[in-house]
Amino acid sequence: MADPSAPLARPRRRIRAPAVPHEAAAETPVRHEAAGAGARATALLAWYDAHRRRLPWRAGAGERADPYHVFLSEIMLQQTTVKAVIPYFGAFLARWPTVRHLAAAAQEEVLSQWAGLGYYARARNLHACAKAVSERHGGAFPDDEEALLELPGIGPYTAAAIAAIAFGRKASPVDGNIERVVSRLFAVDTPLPGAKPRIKALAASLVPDRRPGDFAQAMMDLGATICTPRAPACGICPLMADCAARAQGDPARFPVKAAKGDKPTRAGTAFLAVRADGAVLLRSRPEKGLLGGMTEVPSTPWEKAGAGHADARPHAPLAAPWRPLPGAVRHVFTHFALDLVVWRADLPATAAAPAGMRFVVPRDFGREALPSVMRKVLAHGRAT
DNA sequence: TATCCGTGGGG
DNA sequence: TCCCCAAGGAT
Repeated sequence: MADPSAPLARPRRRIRAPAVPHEAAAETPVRHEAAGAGARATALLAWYDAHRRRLPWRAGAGERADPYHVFLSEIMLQQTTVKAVIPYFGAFLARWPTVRHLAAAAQEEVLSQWAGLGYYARARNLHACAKAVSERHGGAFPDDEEALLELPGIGPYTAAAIAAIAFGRKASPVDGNIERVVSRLFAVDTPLPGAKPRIKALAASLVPDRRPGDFAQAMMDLGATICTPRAPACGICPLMADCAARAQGDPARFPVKAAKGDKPTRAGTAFLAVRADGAVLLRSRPEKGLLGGMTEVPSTPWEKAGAGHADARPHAPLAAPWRPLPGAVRHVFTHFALDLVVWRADLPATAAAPAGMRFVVPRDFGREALPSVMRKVLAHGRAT
């Protein structure tokens, strides 16, 4: 595999580009009156005002966004693309218009509404947080970072984002976008994650007193649309004149990252019991851990592939004429790949579910918290 | 500090 | 196909 940090032709000691000599760079899209954080912020905010993306959770120019909307969107956007979030955000807001409505929901409802979006601990924490805000804060989100940080599911990034965007606090959220923008702006050579503290400090040094929320969103928009991971569009970047990475000639080299480990494969057998009326045997996973609290088709444990596979039969949820289906379901999680063989058994409509399990007809799948891997299993067994 | 935790899209 | 990665948090 290619090593992005291959040997360099020349040493790269503090090329911290000078950022702007005296005169303004008249060629650039925006004017740079002087070097320094203030000028960068001014340039970026001007760009933001001209190119601001319209997103469902974003307030109009000059307005302040609803804290609940900011909260809901920020949780959903953790490690998740804007495109994936938009329909979920709308559905949640339609179903639970305020944090109090969300707090009053049952966790299973929240999980099933979240199904497909991934990282399901977020959904459990979202619900827990809504309850905490309703019970401990009278239904109003606290307006400072420190108090926000106390709430479940809200970490350093999200606390700073809500404080800045919803409450106009001078906070400095640092997400993957901002990490990339800052690492390029200052040509940070230290590999991630070790460079995080330095990048956070540099990011904080850029935040202006005025419009800190817009500034944070501008930095993220810049990272999402111009200062992209590959092939950044430096030619139209409002910060081009100040960018050390661009001055070096290879901005895409940043952020430098430590080499990654390799991803193991696990394997298992899923037992798809289908009744004559179409109902499928399902159960809920334990509250914590992988796919915590989500619905699943009963299966063997998912063991590391390679070592001799144990016999699946003893793990079957009930005695039935099980037959293996051809092929397998492959699903790749963040830190391992999973190969699931599916065994199917067709049962009479009168078959009863074992303790702790339930038969669910496909019409009711929408009420189940079915993660993608289980939707694949159902589709593979044509049980949908 | 390092792991664990999903999913879908892009190159 | 494969790898990267996207508005991270909890432990």
